[in-house]
Amino acid sequence: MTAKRQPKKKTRDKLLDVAEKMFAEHGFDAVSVRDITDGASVRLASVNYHFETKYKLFLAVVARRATVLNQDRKSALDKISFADLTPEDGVRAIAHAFIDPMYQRSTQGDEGWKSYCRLIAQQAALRHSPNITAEFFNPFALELIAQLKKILPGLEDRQAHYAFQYMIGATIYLFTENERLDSLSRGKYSAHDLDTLCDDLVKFVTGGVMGLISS
Amino acid sequence: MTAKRQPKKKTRDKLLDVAEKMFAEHGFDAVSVRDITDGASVRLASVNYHFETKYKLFLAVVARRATVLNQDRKSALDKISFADLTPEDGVRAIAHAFIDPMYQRSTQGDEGWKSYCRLIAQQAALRHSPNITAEFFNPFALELIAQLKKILPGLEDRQAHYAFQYMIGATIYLFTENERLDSLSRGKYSAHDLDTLCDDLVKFVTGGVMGLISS
DNA sequence: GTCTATAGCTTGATAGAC
DNA sequence: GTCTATCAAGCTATAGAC
Repeated sequence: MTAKRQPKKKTRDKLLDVAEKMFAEHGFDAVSVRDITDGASVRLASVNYHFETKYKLFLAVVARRATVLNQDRKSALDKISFADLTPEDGVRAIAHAFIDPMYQRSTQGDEGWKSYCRLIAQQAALRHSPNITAEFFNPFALELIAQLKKILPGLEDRQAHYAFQYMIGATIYLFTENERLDSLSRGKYSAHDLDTLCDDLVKFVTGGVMGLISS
Repeated sequence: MTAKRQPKKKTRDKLLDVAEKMFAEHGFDAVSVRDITDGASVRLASVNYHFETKYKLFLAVVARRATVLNQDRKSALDKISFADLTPEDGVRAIAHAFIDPMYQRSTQGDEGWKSYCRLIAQQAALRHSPNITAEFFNPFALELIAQLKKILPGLEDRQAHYAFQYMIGATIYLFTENERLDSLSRGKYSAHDLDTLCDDLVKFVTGGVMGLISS
């Protein structure tokens, strides 16, 4: 066996790539299996052969990059030496650990990463059904909440959980990159300027968490 | 003419009510016209008779309560006497003007309002297509941004626009009332506790906006 | 693992009687 | 304004040859 075989990766991965992009752009229900197979220039039956059902293809798309993103976040969180930081700077470091991996992958990873970030952002805002984000991302979330409580003893358990919800909301809304900011500012600013948006988002989240304990 | 005629409101309004609920719960694409007409106990053809197309029914649902919500927010914003407030309390008042109307209607209005809030929350997080929230809600948004800049001269125009995005994101995520908080806390806290969630959200948003200027 | 062909069902929308 | 009946198109999924 000389490393991996090349040929057997083609169709399956093309399906994952195209599905990722289309689901992110239009949502699960608005995309048909035909849309995906046509976009990938493969036959209709290949989806059922490789993934059994359309929904399991969707799950495979979500799972594919979830591990990587979680590792990014986990290692960013583990790198923080809280002993050297003020509480506020600790919160800032936590905000970075949550936001930066998504930002880095979205802007500097391959094009699929941008779609993926859009996809999980949209998924997180859904009420149910294919809302599988929890299983993939809860473990890291719990660590983050625990660290928040540790460096901010004045923060109640309930507020630490709430803080994380506000953080999710503010963050994922950015990564949908919808056109609201563009239309509001008549093109002066753009939802695609993730660099400055994420910079200020860290400030916003940090100030927000600190604002929870001051009163 | 003795006031309004009663009988002619029935089918059309039943359709609006059921569509509102179903669209909010499952999204536009996951709900069929048949689902709606069955739920409303009316005939399939009535949707096309009253609204022409499924999509125009959706638009009618969104439009129905948009005016009321906007008036709530506008009058809340106009009531603030900024001269008497510190900058931070001014920001807090603005956050209240944005959040409270949705909160009040969602928790104290008729049941349709809860669905409506869920619906526009989900819509706001979509990338495009039926993302018509902008036309309905941009006018108020621009007023809010203008007031932010007025009471915080240190806040750049760009940051005022960004602040509003963070505010939207954090807020609408709450109003989807998805089960993430429930699963994270193993049922200890719930996404349906909008009262405490919105209380702390105002603190978070206020602190977040102040955090943008301090650095 | 790929491809054709198709089954079986659901979709949005309409025509036309009442 | 309501109702029945139906159309044409789209859908997911599968059977079976290669």
